Amino acid sequence: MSRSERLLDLLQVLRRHRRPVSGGVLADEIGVSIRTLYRDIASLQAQGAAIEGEPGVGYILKPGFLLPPLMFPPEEIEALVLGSRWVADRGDDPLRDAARNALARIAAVLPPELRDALDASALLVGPGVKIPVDSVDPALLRKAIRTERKLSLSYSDGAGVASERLVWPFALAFFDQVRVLLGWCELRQDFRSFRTDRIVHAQALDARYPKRRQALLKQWREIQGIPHRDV
Amino acid sequence: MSRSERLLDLLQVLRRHRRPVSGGVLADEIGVSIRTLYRDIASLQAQGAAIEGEPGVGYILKPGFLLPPLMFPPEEIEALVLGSRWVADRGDDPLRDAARNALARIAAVLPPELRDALDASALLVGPGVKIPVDSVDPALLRKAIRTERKLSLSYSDGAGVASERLVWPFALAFFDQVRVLLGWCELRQDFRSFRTDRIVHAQALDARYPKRRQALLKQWREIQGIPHRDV
DNA sequence: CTGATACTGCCAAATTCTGGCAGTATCATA
DNA sequence: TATGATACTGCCAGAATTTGGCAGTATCAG
Repeated sequence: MSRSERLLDLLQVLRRHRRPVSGGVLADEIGVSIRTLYRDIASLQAQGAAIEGEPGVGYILKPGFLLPPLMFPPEEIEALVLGSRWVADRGDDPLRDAARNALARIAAVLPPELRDALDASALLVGPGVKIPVDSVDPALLRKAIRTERKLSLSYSDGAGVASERLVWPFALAFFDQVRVLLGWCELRQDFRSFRTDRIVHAQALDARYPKRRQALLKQWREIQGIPHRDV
Repeated sequence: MSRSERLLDLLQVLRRHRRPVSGGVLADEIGVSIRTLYRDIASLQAQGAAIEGEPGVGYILKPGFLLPPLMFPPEEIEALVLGSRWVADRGDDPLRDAARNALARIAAVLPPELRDALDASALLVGPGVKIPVDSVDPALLRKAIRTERKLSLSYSDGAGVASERLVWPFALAFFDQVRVLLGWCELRQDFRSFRTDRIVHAQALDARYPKRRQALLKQWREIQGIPHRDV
């Protein structure tokens, strides 16, 4: 790969990592020695890229670099369409619409041949197993998460025991067969997960919960031993 | 001026000119010989730039090379992130990278508060069942589909019976547990599906197959009784 | 203090780049 | 249909750049 291609590549790699990355990692990713990587970073900076390097930390690309990203390569279009198809197939109605609308927005800015690639994308999603219909509106759950509002839940656990709880919802996890709401349970004073098909009733309260959902998610991940990923 | 800087320059010069410019003029503007200019144009094209050159006319940069700013409602951001996370979790390495890169590109042209929404998206994808590792490179299959090239397959069916076939691949379907290549089988003169984990070996031929993959997919759908959907 | 990391200068080998030339292909137009 | 303008390609040899390794310094977090 020529140097000029590599520089654009490097920019894209930097865009992908939202947190600082060490030079060694970057060098590995683009297949070049650390010495050359330093030179490449310097080149990009000389051309105006807002790349910040801190000793002991790594590099991070600050937004607002003069050159917007290049257009999507066909594989990326395929990946976007495949993901949206999965959402459209497995998600509830509002989510399905959101996926379709998002694709339409992207299509609107694509040059014609890429728009064709989007329409003609050949990666299909097979139908999943029938997911039990939730009695609760999933959009309500998502909104509560997004706005960091407390939820009042009527929940029926695996053994059929009903309970009423106040939870701080911070994430919704999609599995092949079930969906699980993750939250901090005021009753138990601990993290709890709730299968959405076992939620009998949910009501979003006006009261916000006192922590950031990002912080809750991070803490939950640490307890579960799940490392952070950028995507 | 180094070559890599020059290429970005050339891009700007092309963006400035709204009407076709001859190679000679471009070469003058960036201070390089005509021979080198041709090479530079070729480099940019190789990196995806939509530069059109017509003999007797000149070069013109078609719109759609760079990604313009984008806006999405929060639910659509969530849908895109969720879909990309699914692809990143269930796809092979190149597909995973493509999904991440696509999101990174989108993030780069989002206004800051939406970029935060993207990072903070609370819809997670639970890990899927372990998919058997394919002995064939999935990227090769996708490329054959994209370029409508014939594939030479060594396939071992459910009963363990091996066969060699020439197929016209037109789609790749993702199920929860398996992936299936859809194609027209020259041997059987009929549509056939091939589980990717049973493909022993695949080789993409130079020969294109004589139909459009869109048409094959449509025909296949009709036979299967699957209605067409936009996403 | 220590470890991790950013960064610089130097050098010789490897690689790429460059301009020029000769030739072909294609388009617009006279 | 003939002509001029232009896009493109292959080849070549000299020029220029790039590369990786090494040695060394600086800075930051814990």
